[in-house]
Amino acid sequence: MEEDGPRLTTSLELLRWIGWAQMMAGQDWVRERDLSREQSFVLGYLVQNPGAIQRDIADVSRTSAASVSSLLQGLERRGLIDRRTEGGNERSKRVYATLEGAELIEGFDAAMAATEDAILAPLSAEERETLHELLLKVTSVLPRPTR
Amino acid sequence: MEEDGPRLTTSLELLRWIGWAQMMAGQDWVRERDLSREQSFVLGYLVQNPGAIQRDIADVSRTSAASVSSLLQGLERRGLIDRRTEGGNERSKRVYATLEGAELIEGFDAAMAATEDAILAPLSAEERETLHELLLKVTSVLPRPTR
DNA sequence: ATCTAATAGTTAGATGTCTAACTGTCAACC
DNA sequence: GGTTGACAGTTAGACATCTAACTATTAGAT
Repeated sequence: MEEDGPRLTTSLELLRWIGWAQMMAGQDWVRERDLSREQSFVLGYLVQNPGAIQRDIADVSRTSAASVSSLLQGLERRGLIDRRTEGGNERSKRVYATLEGAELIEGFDAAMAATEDAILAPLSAEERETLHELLLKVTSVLPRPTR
Repeated sequence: MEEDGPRLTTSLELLRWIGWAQMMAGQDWVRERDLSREQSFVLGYLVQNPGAIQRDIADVSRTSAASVSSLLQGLERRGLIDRRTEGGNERSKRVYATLEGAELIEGFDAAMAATEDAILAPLSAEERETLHELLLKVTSVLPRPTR
């Protein structure tokens, strides 16, 4: 049931394939809400980390403070976030998702879970278990995602 | 070695995690070449599919003909692609990556393969084989990526 | 206390991407 | 062969993002 020659499709490609399917599904989801990928990432991060300062947001989104500033202006204009200085520190701004912002992004994780459940549909329970263990091994040495 | 309760980290999340790591690695790579994600996708597609018309490019990139038009203008200005009408059809334009464009995107697949090899490092040969079979099952029912 | 360097954030201008409205070309049908 | 509708692509204008240069605040050194 196996071959010795080079594979026609490597695991690497299959992983990218799955990632691609997830990415495309996510893209549809955020576009329906008039959010860019970056905006939805930041909004989700703010729900998980209320009161984060812009510097941190820039770090976890792997971008610059200037880009975060512009991005937050867009979200603030739509009333999806609040910014205020707190605790006597005048140069840091604490950023919060508003109720409206939190509700807008709310279904994101659920939508992704549904997508991924559909993706795993061809596997039996035992196979899913095996896959899970292998993935755990792989991710154990991977830098953690920031949300 | 197993639990019955809900998982702390689902396979779904692990898959997304791996996809995230790949995406971030790709992001670094394209940014070093002053390409956007969309541009690098299209440029890579053109290397694989020389002479594609803009309508097809729009379809596979899941965007509009207008966006493709703008995007190609940017690539053309940098001399990374050529556009010309061929075969007596005046309304379709055949698009080709130039030598320079092909060279710019050339290392992309290799860079991704290197990243993903690093990702799979924690697995033994047998484990990789098992993972590969499971991933094949999963992807067998997934819409194929367009490059 | 004052100077300096690091830090947090903003603004200006360039480029990229998107939507809506447009031009030009082809094909089908009478 | 002329009209109509579908099709391929572009343009204009709005918004998002990025880089570089900037302002303002804080912390540390002396």
